[in-house]
Amino acid sequence: MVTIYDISKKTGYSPATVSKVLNNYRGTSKKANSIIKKAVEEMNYIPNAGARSIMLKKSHLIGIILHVNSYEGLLHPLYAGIIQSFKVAMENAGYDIIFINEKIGNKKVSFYDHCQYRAVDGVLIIAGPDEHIEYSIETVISSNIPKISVESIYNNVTTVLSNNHKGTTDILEYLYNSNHRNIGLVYVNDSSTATTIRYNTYIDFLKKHNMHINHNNIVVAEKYDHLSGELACDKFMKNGVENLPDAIFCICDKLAIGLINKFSEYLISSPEQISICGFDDISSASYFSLTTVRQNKEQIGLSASKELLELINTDNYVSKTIEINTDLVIRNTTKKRSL
Amino acid sequence: MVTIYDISKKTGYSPATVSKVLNNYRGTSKKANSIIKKAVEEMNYIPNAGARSIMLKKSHLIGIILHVNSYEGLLHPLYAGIIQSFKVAMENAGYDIIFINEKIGNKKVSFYDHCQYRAVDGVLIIAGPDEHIEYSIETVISSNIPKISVESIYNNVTTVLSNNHKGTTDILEYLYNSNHRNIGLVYVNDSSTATTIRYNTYIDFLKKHNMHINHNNIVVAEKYDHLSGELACDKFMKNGVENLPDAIFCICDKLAIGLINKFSEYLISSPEQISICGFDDISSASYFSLTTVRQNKEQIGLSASKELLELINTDNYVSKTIEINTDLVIRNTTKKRSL
DNA sequence: CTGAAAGCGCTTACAG
DNA sequence: CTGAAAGCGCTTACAG
Repeated sequence: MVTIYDISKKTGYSPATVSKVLNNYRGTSKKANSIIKKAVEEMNYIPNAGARSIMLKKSHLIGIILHVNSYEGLLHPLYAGIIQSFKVAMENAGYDIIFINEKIGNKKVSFYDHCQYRAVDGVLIIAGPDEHIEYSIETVISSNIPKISVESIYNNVTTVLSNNHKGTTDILEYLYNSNHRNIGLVYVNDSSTATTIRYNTYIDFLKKHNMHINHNNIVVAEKYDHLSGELACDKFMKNGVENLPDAIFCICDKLAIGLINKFSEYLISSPEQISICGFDDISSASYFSLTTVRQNKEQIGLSASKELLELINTDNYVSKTIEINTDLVIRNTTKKRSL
Repeated sequence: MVTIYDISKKTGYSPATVSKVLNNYRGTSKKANSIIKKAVEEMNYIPNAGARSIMLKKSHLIGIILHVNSYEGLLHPLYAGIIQSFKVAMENAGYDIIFINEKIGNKKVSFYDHCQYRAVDGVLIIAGPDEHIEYSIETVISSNIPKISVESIYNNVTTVLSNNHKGTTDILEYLYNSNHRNIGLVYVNDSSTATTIRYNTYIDFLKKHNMHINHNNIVVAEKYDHLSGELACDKFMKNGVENLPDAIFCICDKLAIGLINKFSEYLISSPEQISICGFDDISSASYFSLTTVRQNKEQIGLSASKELLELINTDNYVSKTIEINTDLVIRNTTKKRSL
């Protein structure tokens, strides 16, 4: 390993001067500059991040807490997209991404402790609907580590998430304007911010348009997955084919796709007999030609990175909630009905 | 920040003794042990990874090089799965995952330099078909950093990948046994290991069974995506409906799904008129009921982590190529034909 | 403009 | 069993 001392020895300049040149400080001669830089090049000197981190009290490390026990981690289509764009943006700003977990060596610790251990300059928190209330997350939330949350809202922490209210209103309005008057819902009964807003928006929308809130048409799914969508279908079918709604809004695309697939087994096809739509616009949605609401993953990640950088670099940052606009994506699982 | 000196001051023991207790070295009294551990608990002392890394010449950091310019990074359905299982396994072994990129601060460097900078103990290389030959990757390959590759084969580097030959043979044999005698192919013409093997296996299979190699039925797709699958369909259609093969094997699921979708626009449905199958078993594949070959992502990630740990921890590790078995997944886009 | 010295938080021979 | 001292690779007042 080539160190600053090797450069010092080779050039005859002191480690202090070498350090100054490496960091482009002023107060070094042109001669020293060129000699040292040449030696750095020749010997392929690379600084040691650990040593630098100790002195500078700055690691150039950004932690990601991906706390989604019940889910597929990086396979989560939304979170993966958010992380990807967040990662690229932070790397462009000169930071490296490290995953924060609950271990140091083989000792179980809190997320906060792990952040301390790695001396991260900031952290992105992605916690699932059930995990976001956990103690280990709380240790980070209540700490003074610069932090941004995505999807889940915490006090005094900037959160970036989709504008769920507008997104839901948009698609319900589209259904309404396509002359659907009996709109069902498939949702998951958890405490997640997104789902709660979407659910409330649905209820409010029906009330606002004087539509009957038919609890047979509001189905609770177990999870945010394909299978739960299929099971939701069975629940609708129990009410009898003649009592099916003319449209069903699903809280996420996977539920919608499961629902459509299962309905087709009953020879009920979408959009002919029933309009079905989702939320998210995962990649499969386009293959299915699913009408849905696109969450702008790239935008969310980008915004989160922007806020985190600002939080790190400014003194009087005020936390806020940032809602990213969604896009209504009309495809072929919904259609206009005659009144 | 609580340091070892704070513990020293509080307990009256020297930093050296504190360090020994923290690291569970023998040669410390029971009394010192309990007093120091109590203080550590009370003051919530957390070691500093950077400082430790300098002394120990061990960072407990594993780098991931995800070099897939042309692709979606973490949104890649295969790579995301591999990374996820690799990550979990490495974390269980006490390592943290950091992404390696080509920047230090705002200076462009090679992947190797970045590995040096972060002093990673090992690295996982995931390079796309075109990127795997790049200089920046080469700097890592030819270095003495412990490294494992996934999917792409390099000299003297352990590579973990699916048994593409067997996987391809399995599905072609299944098609053959289902009485298909005119089997087409959609592939991508790049230098990737996986694609090359699948292509060669296809050609060999046809020869072995004395099937005519009809170049009209071998279609080159632009990319590994849905759109390219749709375009491939158009190429088949140019030969005339009467000249369509009775089955088409696609080199990946996305191509297969695009193909099926486009065929259905021509009112040619799968499996009725034509059997279509893919490779990978991405999550959408099950929604589509696509017949395919499952790549065991979890297994690949797990195996890669096991090898990397062994490489790090043993002196005479010999690099090898590890092929992970695939599973034939028969669903409903293929069917048995009468001869 | 340059460098000796002290220090960041840690570990490791070594002496006692 | 314990601790003073040196050292890891780096940076930062400070003196000249």
